[in-house]
Amino acid sequence: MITPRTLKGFRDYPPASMIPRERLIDTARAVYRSFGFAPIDTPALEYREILEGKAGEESNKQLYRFEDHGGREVALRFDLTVPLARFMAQHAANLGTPFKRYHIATVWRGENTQRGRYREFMQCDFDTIGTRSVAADIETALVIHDLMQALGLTAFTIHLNNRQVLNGLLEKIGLADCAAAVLRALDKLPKIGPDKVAAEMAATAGATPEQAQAVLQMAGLSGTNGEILAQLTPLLAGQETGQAGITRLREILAGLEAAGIEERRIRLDVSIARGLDYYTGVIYETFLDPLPEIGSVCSGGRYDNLAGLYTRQELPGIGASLGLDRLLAAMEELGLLESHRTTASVFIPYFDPGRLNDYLRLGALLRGAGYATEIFPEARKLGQQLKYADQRGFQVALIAGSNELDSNQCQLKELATGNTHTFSLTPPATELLAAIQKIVD
RNA sequence: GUGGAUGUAGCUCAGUUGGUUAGAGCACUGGAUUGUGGUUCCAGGGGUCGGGGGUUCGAAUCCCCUCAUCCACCCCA
Repeated sequence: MITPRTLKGFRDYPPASMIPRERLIDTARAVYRSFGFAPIDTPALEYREILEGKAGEESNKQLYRFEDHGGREVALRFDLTVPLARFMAQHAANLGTPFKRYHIATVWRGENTQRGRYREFMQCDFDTIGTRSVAADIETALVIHDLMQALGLTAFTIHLNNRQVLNGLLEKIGLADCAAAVLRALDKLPKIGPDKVAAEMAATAGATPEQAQAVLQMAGLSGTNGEILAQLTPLLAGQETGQAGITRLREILAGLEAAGIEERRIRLDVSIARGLDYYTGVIYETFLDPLPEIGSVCSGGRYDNLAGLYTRQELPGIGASLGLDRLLAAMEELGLLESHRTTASVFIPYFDPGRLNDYLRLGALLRGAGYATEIFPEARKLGQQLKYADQRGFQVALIAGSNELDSNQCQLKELATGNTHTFSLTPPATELLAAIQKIVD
């Protein structure tokens, strides 16, 4: 016998985990579409050179690579952004810009596992390609906001920052050359504290204590969004990039306010940097107020040149990605996941062996009226079947044996309470459907 | 990839300095109740002690290797 097992970092999803997972994906899809984003998909497997071009050393180590049967060097995609870049380089001419797409798909990374970190996981990206407009920056935050609300999350904060502001400061104090190392250190601020961040900046970027102090001072700005903007202006006096960044942030905050977003949902946070090198403008990270320690559940930002490796055409854009698995873990911890093990709400026990066709007719009637209905597959004792229905979280059972069917009736039982009433099955069975509607809502 | 911890029934865990046939609770299946679930009672199924090798008269227990999970680093979703 072969031992049944799954690879490290790869998982099975039984119904209890797949049902909430699909619900989350459905919600994301609906929100993306409500802003006019259109779906795309790309192959899981790409030519290795396509994926290796952008990624940088760390990502390349995590790439699943192999040679296919035709001797081609291939690799599994490790995110959805690089495939998007390749996709745009190939199709931008036909698609036209601006182009708004969403992409919900599985990606693979051969890195070490940890809670909420797997080797196969799903990303839910949305991006707006081909525009530098502040409108796209604002809309990205609106999508994140609506997504959180649609998921039933009531306490979240979208942190935003602008790489231009960070870069402006680094240029001003002479650290522009090692921006990536400085920002990587800065990203750890909430985790390891200012002293260690300064130490790391000195070690990896060669920052002097004065330089490190200047970065930390700016990152530590606090107050309302308006107050932080006001403090930023003198710090970047005479620094063109930085001033442009401040102006952009001001426009975004004004736009979000105009769109009706509550101020407490948006926090200007000069300390967030995001590790990824390709961000050049506004950056977003979304935290759940009761669970800040799990990190950002939806992050993204603006980039100047998405597909520079694959085409001469300059494609600026902005996008963000929902951390599906992280968010699921958080929602479970917050008790926001209903643990349904069924996708139907009406259960029809099959307990009179000679009446299968009646049950099939009944099922068709209910499905036709819009109620997902399951008929038990074999004629067993009624008690057993009700137990099955109860355990799986059905809301109502529609019970009918010869006694009822002979007089064209059925019993409707609300499983949570045990309340049972008898209804006529004579079409259009309005009273029965109304009673179901009342329970299922 | 580096460092540390853990691995006994589907789940949570007991298991004495190595010593008969490895236990409990919950879950599961059946019955009490052959047309009405969640409670109760009774009975039952289910374990190569993660896997492989070694030490020993004897290993769940000690040693080595391996696989997996968790934590930290790294990086990130």
